[in-house]
Amino acid sequence: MRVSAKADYAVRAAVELAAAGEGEPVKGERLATSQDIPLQFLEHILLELKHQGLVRARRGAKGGYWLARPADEVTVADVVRAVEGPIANVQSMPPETIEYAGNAESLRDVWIAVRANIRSVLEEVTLADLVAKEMPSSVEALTAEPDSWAAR
Amino acid sequence: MRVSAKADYAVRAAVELAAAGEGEPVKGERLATSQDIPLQFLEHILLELKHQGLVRARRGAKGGYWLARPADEVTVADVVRAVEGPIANVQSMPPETIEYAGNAESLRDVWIAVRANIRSVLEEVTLADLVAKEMPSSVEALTAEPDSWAAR
DNA sequence: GCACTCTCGACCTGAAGAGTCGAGAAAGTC
DNA sequence: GACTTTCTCGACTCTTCAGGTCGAGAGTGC
Repeated sequence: MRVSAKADYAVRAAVELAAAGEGEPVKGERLATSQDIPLQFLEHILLELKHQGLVRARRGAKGGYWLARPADEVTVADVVRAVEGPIANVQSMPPETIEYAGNAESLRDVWIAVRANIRSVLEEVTLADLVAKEMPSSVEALTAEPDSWAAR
Repeated sequence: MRVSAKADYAVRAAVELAAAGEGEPVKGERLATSQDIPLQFLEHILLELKHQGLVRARRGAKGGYWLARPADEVTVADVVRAVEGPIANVQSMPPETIEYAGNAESLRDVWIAVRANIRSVLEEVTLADLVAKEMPSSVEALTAEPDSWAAR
């Protein structure tokens, strides 16, 4: 139930690329400094994003990275999945494949519901939303609840 | 974004205790075999649950474990928190304490929304619900969606 | 006293998370 | 064509943690 540094970095870098828009490619170093991410580590992450087809890159002078798709067609879920694989696992297995014995049978439904609820946020929010700082209304409704901000 | 073996085991053991009801204490070994959990590992988990006040225990013949509270007053969230600590962290920090720079500012709201949505499931379902195999309607609605079952 | 069962610290092993390093390959510039 | 810039990518480190095992001890009931 935790978001890794890698996933966090990946989304932040992707948002930065989204903000840069269509113009010139953005250099790795600029991404690293503007989001305060270790450069070498970030390069690995960007490479993964490239391999997953989310990002494109060019080397050399005038080189850099840019988004492969328009920012409003890339969701946070896409970015997280690109670097972390499936978004919600139990014991490294997708919840729908797990068989529980006897009394615990319904536990699977709980994990399924949790996963569905995580998806409903991450698959709704796009990089464009983040740049614009305007969340979809379903997400906005959640952050508007004061209770959501309480540590627990 | 993954549930550890420990958390999974803890919930399953707790459900088993809930199913056993008020009568005699349940032995560790019986919990281990009925839910197929390594006994020694399970004992550590039960100890943690005891330290968190969720479970009580007695040693010796006729010894065993039982729930400290009625099964309908213990939620899955309670059990998970007892063994894993806070339920949704980013880079090991609670999301509300994170400061993002510039373009990524709104990312915090996304993590907050995700956490709220996870809670809304785990804090609703009680051990009694699991034993009865009847989920609260809000959770039932989620598992009823075929899309929730799709691997992704 | 004895069998039973929880208590709990010590230990182990492998994998994963979070980086770092350094050589190389493509792209542009002069 | 040399040179610089910037991505590419495998190899390596270092620490932590997940997941589990062992064994001695301490409380309980008979």
